[in-house]
Amino acid sequence: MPPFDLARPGKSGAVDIHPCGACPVRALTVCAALEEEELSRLADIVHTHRVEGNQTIFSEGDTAANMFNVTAGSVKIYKLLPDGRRQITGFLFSGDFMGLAVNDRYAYSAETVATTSICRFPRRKMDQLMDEFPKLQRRLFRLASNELAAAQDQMLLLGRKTAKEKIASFLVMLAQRAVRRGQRDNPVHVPMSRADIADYLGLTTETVSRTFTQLKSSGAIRLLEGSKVQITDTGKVYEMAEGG
Amino acid sequence: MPPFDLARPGKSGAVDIHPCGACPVRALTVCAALEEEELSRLADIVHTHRVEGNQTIFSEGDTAANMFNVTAGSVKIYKLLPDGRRQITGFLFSGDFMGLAVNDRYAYSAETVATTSICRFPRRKMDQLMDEFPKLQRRLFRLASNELAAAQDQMLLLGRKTAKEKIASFLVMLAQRAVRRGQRDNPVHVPMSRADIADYLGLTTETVSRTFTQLKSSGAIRLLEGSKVQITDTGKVYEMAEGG
DNA sequence: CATTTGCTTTGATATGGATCAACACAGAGG
DNA sequence: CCTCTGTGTTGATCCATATCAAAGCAAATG
Repeated sequence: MPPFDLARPGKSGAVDIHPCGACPVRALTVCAALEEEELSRLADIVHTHRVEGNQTIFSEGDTAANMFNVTAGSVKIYKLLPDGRRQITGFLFSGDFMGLAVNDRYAYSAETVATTSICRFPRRKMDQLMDEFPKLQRRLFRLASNELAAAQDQMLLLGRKTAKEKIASFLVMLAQRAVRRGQRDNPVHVPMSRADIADYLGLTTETVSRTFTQLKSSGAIRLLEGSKVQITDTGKVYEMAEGG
Repeated sequence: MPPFDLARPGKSGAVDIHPCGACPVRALTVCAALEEEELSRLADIVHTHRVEGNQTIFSEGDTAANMFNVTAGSVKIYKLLPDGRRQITGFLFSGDFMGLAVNDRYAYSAETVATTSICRFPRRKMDQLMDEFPKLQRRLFRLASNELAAAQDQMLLLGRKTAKEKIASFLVMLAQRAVRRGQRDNPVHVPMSRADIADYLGLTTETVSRTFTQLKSSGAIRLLEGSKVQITDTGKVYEMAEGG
């Protein structure tokens, strides 16, 4: 499939400039750091895009020309081994930020999960704004710190949790993030495929499927229409997530 | 074992104020961002400590009152599950920075591997300096970005690599970090125990031991005196690390 | 010097999750 | 309506790594 091309947004992604002042996820993200005047400066450099599911936003090793903010939908970021083994290192939802670079290159690839809206900021202009507005810089630092903490949780999961604990943790994570965005946490919306979940949790699709079935049989969850999972025994699921 | 108590350094760790200007690892760390005057301001708030091996520096959940810089030796940072399963999320060496916090709490525990020297900066004063010197803030942001990239590499390792690939990656990582500190990369110094390596790579001590033995038998490495590992077939080891 | 203690290595066996294989199911396209 | 295609589920078997057990070895202790 051809990658979503940000340089020619008219082709596979429609550009529609919308005012940051009315942005529904503003409070959640970098932009929360900014006053009116600063925000308008940010609005000057931003482009918003709408992208279909399973489109590449950027690839590991690309020159990191932009930073992004997800405003709706979801994105997966991942790394590959030469033989194709894949590790998804994170799922992003509205309000989440991505595009941190090392040596001006993206350290991972990013792909949409389903139809997604993103804001794009040219990195060079973003750097200028950071110099001008230390608050912005500080906000980004804090976001990076939080991501780092999340990454460490994920390492604990990957290195030391069982399949059942991994799935439970995954559901809890999705629920908690839904709450943070002001959405309902139960039933949990699980928009990604079994294959994506497997590559996020260090499992295979079969094991993911079987584990969902087990949780269902044990009465901990129920699988609903539209990629929703109802957590019927919250205590049990939360306990499992912590390795109880 | 009683934790190393930073509040009473005379007890288990000796304080010796040394001038940052003469710091041997200055170029490697946060301090590289700073001019003379700024550096002296940093020197005003720093305390240096010498800590024995296997001493706790801080624990997950503690109020994050300080930030630290390792100037010699090595430190492991880790998270625990309630039943004691442990995931080491990183090893730190001279020049490395630690103490990023979320909600003013440390997100992980830190313990020395062997005798280690660290500088301690009170967080509140560090925050003030960051406001005063944007360069410092920017430097910390860049360090956090690098750590995030390293964390993603580690997720790929934990989720998708075999035991042999994990050990090879581990040796390569140690070698590359030694080079960055200006030390020789072969033989590699491996100061940590088999148990620590296991908890870093998501394995058991037995598997770590067996895998070292295999690599030795296959002629890829040789185990030397003093926790040193000679990489005798660099090509093979690097290839293995990438999953070749 | 003998003893204890804490690693590390090695061996035997078990098992959680991978792999291989088949089928079910829903949406898309002809 | 039927076929095709992608995704998910379920079953049978396998294997990489865990677990359980014992022994080797070196540094610390008395």
